[in-house]
Amino acid sequence: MKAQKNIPLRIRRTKPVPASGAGTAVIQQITRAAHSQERAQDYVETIADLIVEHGEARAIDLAKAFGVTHVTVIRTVQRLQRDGLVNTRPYRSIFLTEAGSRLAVQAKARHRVVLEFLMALGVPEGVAKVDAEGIEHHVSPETLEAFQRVLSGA
Amino acid sequence: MKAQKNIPLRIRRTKPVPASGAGTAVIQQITRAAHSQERAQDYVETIADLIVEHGEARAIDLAKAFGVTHVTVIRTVQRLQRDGLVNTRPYRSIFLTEAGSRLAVQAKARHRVVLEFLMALGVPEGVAKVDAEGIEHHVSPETLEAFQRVLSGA
DNA sequence: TTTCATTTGTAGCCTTGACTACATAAGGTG
DNA sequence: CACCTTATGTAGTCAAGGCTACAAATGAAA
Ligand SMILES: [Mn+2]
Ligand SMILES: [Mn+2]
Ligand SMILES: [Mn+2]
Ligand SMILES: [Mn+2]
Repeated sequence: MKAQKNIPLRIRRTKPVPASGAGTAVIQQITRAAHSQERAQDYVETIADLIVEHGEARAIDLAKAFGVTHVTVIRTVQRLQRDGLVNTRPYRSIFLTEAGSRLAVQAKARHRVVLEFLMALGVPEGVAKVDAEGIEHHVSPETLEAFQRVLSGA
Repeated sequence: MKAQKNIPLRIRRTKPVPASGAGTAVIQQITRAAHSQERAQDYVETIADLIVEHGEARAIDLAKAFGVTHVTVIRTVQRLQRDGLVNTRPYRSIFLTEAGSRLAVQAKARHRVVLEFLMALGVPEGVAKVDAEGIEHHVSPETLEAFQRVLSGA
């Protein structure tokens, strides 16, 4: 309250915002786009894991893996199906499409590199797992390559 | 289609899912929690920058910085105010609260370390800026320290 | 002082991704 | 086969975070 006592009204600037601001919007937009694909990547990756481990991926297993209700899983899977990443029919288990498989392979490989990179830096495994789960989706090919360089000791 | 011709029905497992799945839910939940704070961090950081650069932070500047409409900014700022991070009154500019200032300082410092770390690894600046914008929110104190170790050449 | 471009605000809509409560299908067990 | 637990599906709600369209306030310039 008291901090706003004598605050002047906004000052109109005719001139455009200085150069510093140029391009920041694009960065933010790219980041938002990356965000919108996180769930898809995590889901196809987990579905692939479940198929390897149990021979099939069921909604309830995904719910347990993500810590959400089965309803959330079912609705998310419907979106993935709409987007051509999985196939599923009522009361059947969930299968990856070709596109879904490719995405899963890529996501899994990248995730592994990020995790191993963090652990190579000395980050404790538990913490590294948490950080990698979020970081993975924002690692560009260039950054991934840099991480791999470090891992291969080059 | 043809891939699902002879697909067996789901197999019921009485036994709980193997150990591999234990704990993954918690990791995902922590990551979701981190996500829910990204906007707040980016906003207070940008608001602090605008105040330094222009003496004030206006909704329209935030809209330009983030590449969204002013309506989105106004509604987001309302949430930030509800959460005690900013103060603003109708037609006035936006101010950080004490809590907002502290968060801005922390977020900015972490963001800077992440960006410099990526560039130290040889990632081109433009790419590093994009990656850092997303990665910063998923960097734990332990990982941040590891990044700083690398930067200080230790 | 009046005007008018700029800025801010409001109303209403949408998608994503979360939830609870309840309904129905599947399929193992007795 | 019938039963009953488990899994899946449906209905309805909510908040965050986007948007467009329109309305009102601000303040610089005429
Ligand atoms: Mn992953
Ligand atoms: Mn992830
Ligand atoms: Mn930031
Ligand atoms: Mn950011």
